[in-house]
Amino acid sequence: MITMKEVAAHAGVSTMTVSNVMNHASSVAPDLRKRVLRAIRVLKYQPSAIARSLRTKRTHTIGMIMPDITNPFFPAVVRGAEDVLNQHGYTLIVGNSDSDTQKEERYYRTFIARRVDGLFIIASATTRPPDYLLHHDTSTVPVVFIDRFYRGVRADAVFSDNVGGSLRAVNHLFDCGHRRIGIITGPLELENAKMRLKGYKRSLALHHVKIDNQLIREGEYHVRSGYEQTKALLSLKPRPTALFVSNAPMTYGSLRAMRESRVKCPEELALVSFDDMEWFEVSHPSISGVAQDAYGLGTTAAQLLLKRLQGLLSRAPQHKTLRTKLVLRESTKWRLIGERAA
Amino acid sequence: MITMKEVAAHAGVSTMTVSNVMNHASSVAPDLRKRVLRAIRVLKYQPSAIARSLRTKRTHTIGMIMPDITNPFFPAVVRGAEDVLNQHGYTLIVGNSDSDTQKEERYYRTFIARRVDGLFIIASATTRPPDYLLHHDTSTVPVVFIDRFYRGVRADAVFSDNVGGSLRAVNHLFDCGHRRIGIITGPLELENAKMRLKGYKRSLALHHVKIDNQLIREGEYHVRSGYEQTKALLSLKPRPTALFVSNAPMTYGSLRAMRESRVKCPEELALVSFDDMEWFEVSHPSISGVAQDAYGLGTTAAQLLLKRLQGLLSRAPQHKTLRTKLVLRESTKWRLIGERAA
DNA sequence: ATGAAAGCGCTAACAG
DNA sequence: CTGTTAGCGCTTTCAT
Repeated sequence: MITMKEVAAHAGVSTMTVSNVMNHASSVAPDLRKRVLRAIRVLKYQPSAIARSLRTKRTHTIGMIMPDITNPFFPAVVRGAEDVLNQHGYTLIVGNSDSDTQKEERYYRTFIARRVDGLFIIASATTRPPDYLLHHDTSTVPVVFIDRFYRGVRADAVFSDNVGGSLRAVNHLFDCGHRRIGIITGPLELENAKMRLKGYKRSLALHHVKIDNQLIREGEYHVRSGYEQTKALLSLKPRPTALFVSNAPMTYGSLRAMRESRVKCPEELALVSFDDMEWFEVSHPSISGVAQDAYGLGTTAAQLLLKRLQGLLSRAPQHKTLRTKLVLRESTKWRLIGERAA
Repeated sequence: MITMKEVAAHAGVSTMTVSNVMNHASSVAPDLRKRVLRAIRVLKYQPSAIARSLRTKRTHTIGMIMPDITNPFFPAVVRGAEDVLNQHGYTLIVGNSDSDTQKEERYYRTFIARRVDGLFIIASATTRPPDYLLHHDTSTVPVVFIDRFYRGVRADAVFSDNVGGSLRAVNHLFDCGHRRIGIITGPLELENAKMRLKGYKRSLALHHVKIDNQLIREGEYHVRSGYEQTKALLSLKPRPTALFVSNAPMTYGSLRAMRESRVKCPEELALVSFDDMEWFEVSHPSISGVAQDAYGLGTTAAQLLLKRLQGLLSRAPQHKTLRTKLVLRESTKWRLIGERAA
């Protein structure tokens, strides 16, 4: 690879002049500038961000650790963050942890080794902060959590309104006349899973319905557990008449279970999901869902981080919460008026 | 941040000894090793990959440029590549180009500046290689194309069997008794879009059906064009009785158009899609699709690149093609036997 | 406006 | 087995 020194030699100037031309820093005489630019073109010079970073101690790179790149929710977050960062000359690099704390830590170390200027860590993982995070010094490398929270770890964070979204979803099931409502939660060690359960419980309280622990099934945010927990709920007697599922992949599993058991939705079991995916619209029946603003989570997190990097924020951690939107479709349609009155 | 020098001072050794401990390179006396490890722990030393790379000229980082991170097909490719690369001590960094040649080039430059050891470039973009690729020196930074091809650019590449997959999909429509079959293609400047059209045409030829250009509609691989081109096909008289759609997002658009026009699938218009998504299974009707081995594309590409990096490959570019699988569902079910005979 | 010297944090090459 | 020296490709600092 061509180095700056070679460019300088070719143009008959010092490396500093080349550097100045490239960085539009101090002004350079027009003729020299022209010679330098020609040399760059002729030699196909590609500056080394590595050498530059070693010297400047900034990489203009931000790392993001996400739990599951194949869950379409996360790529949308990436897009949001990327769009904002790119506009400000930053590059986003993404690592996929598979919700595995080991892998997560590996990416953390890789990113720190590569001296990222900042870090996003999305959701998943456990309630207790992993060791590596406890030892992390936020003032050296700022972190923004996305839909993730640890009590005791001081860091900026962006959330979806998990409690509010779930509350409204379950309220809607009550509005449809249901009283026996099941929930498939996420892993309850996760903060967002807890919050979604909290919304469910709050709605029950609001409607003076006692909590029935049989109706609360803990899943793992994966297709299979949606399938299994739905089967379990269907084997109860009396069965629930409605179901709140805490994320989209589990909803997919739930639908398969219902189909396999020949349970009609929404007639025999109404369903509303946290998350809202494109395929909810073409599913049979189409699925009601709590839409999160995934892209917005990304942009908001990025803006927060950029401000933090520019030192525009006070030392206190910033928390932001984004609204969700309940999208109604066939899976929560009608319930016999007669029963509703009952 | 702590440097190696500080660790060395703390442990009372030279930086070389620290370096040797970290890299398990030349052996170090047990007591020194212990002291060094303690210093590393106490000081929370995090080695700088930046400085290391500057010296060694290797970053153990591979870049990937993909056209659309929100199309679930691509994340699966990422996973495949990532899994193989991680096992070999490499990190994958991903850039999302939005199928925009400008953005693509920006990522290319960023990756080269960061001195990635190799590069994956996935699909999309145009038939003519962009300038930056023509000037690229593959022997400095090897490139593996994924489902992308430029005549005249010598580089390793991995493909799905686009022609074969499409051929079998359309053959199946013939088997169901259809003879008037429409296709929504991708942008025909793209190689894979061309190949899918080629499979369609080959199937028609095989069944002695003349090509009707009205039935060939060029889309853009996005939801909207699937919607619009389906509407256009539905306005033809006589209408086609079956439709081959060249990717999943367009299939989504197509379904919406059919639903809106109250056209029953498969009774009035059968449908088979290139690609196979999870939601095809829960859609109403469920959708037949040509499943690509996205994960396999990723792993295969990664293995190819690793071999190339290790110098295990001859100079000639390697090309690999992966099989596709036709998955049959409701959207291509039955056609009146009477008509079939006709 | 331009350049010379020094150094970012690490490791290759060589000495001891 | 351990340490010294030099230098990777840039930019900061300070002369000129």
